[in-house]
This record gives sequence, structure tokens and C-alpha cells, in this order.
Amino acid sequence: MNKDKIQEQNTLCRSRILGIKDTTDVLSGKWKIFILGSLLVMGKMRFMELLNTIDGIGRKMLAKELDDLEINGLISRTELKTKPLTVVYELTELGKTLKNLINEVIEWGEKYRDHSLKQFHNP
Amino acid sequence: MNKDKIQEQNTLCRSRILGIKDTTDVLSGKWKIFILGSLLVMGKMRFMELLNTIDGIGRKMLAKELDDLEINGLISRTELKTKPLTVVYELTELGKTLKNLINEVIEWGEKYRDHSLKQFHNP
DNA sequence: CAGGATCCTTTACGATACTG
DNA sequence: CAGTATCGTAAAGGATCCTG
Repeated sequence: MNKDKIQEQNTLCRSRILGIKDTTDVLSGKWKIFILGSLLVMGKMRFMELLNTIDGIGRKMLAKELDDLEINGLISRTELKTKPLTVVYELTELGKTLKNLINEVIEWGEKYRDHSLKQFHNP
Repeated sequence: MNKDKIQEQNTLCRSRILGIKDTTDVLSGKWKIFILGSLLVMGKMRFMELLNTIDGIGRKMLAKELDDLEINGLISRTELKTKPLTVVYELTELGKTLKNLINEVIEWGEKYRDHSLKQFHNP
């Protein structure tokens, strides 16, 4: 019945929800966290390496997500002036600040994959 | 040039990538993490409370995401047999194991919201 | 090799009205 | 109140071909 307490809790909740929004805005889309996770483990990677490592992604989506991530300063893109063009991507310092978050995602998945198995892509 | 090393690293990468997939399968969709975050802060919440707390979500999506989360055992749904029906949602034990992950998401957003401001929902 | 352009399909998402 | 039903739009995603 303490309405002040409820109000206070609601304000706290909204503020934290904003944190979630800020993060998910940057990580929006199905593939960004996969790209970041790959770069976190592998260091520098080329376009084709990412395409082969991340199961299910296509060229178009990979290109788009890489664009988004570069615009937001999470990864860097470097062209090496070789005969057939070579491009390497890697995490920036800002991108590396996501290390803990990504590791949490990975570890939760590894720990609890047997508990909750349903995907929602079924008929 | 050490192909074994590269191969080994690639295997490690794929295994970790799988962890990401397991987690994102369960957290798929735009709103699940908002619902979980709200319940983490607020404890038990009713349908309308969630609808009012999570900015931008609609009834349809809220209902669907709550369904998904319940199916995967992350939240519980309890009907109180009151005259106008009352339903409360809360995190299950399994749902509470996401606490660290969600806190990482919240904290990263709070820390780095000024670094990367672009959203991708613009013309 | 690293992507852009194009076309097309599917899914996600949203607004509103309605029901037990 | 707690949802479902219905309809409609926008975005995601995929296949293929093309270019520096």
C-alpha cells in the first residue's frame, strides 16, 4: 500500500530499462552480437572468414551489420592494398568494452542450453 | 602460417558462437529482455503494469513474448481468481540466472550511451 | 576478395476492436 | 483486467548476378 515505495521502484525500473534500450539499440539485429563475439575470440577477421564462421548469415546481412557496427565505433575496417582486395575487421577499444557482456551471453548459453530448448521458428 | 593454430582457434570460436546462439534463441525478439529486466527489478508484475512500464510495446507483442518466455521456463504466470481476472508474472529460478547477463546489458548501456548514439531506424 | 544492386519472400511488429 | 482476432505495414532476410 506504500505508494511512494511503488513509485520509487517504478522510477528505478524505468531508468534501468533505459540502459537496456541503449544497449539493444546498438546491438539491434540478429547478427551483431555474433560478429562481435567472433572478433572477440579471433581478433582480426576478413569478410569471408566472418561469412564462413557465422552460420546462417548471408553476404547482404553481414555487409549491413558490419556497416552499422563501424558507424557506431564498435569495430574498425582496414583495407589492405593487395591485388585481390583484402579487408580486415577488428574490435575497437569501445568494442572491447562489450567483452564482459558477450562473455555473459556465451556462458549463459553454454550453461543453460539443456534447460530451455524451444525455438520459436516452428509452425 | 600455423594452420593448426588457426584451425584450433576456429573451433574454439565456433563453440563459443554456439553459446551465443543458444542464448539469443531464447532471448529472440525485440522485447524479451525488457520484460525480464522489468521483472528482475520489480518482482511480480501484472500484464498492465508491464504494458505501462515497457515503453513502446503493444498488447499483442507483450502477450506473445510472455508466452515464449513462459514456454521456455524463464517466467511463471499465475492467475488469481479475482472478479476481474488478475494475472501476475515473475521470474522463475531459471529466469533469475539471467541476472548477471541483464545487469551487464543495463550497465553497458548506462556507461556508453554517450559514445555511440546512432540508431538505425532513420530514413 | 569484398561488397553493391536487384528482386523477392517471410517474419516481425503495430493499431484497433472485441471477448470471457 | 487480461488477453485474442484481424488486418495491415515495415523491416528482415535470402538468392543471384555484377563490379573494382
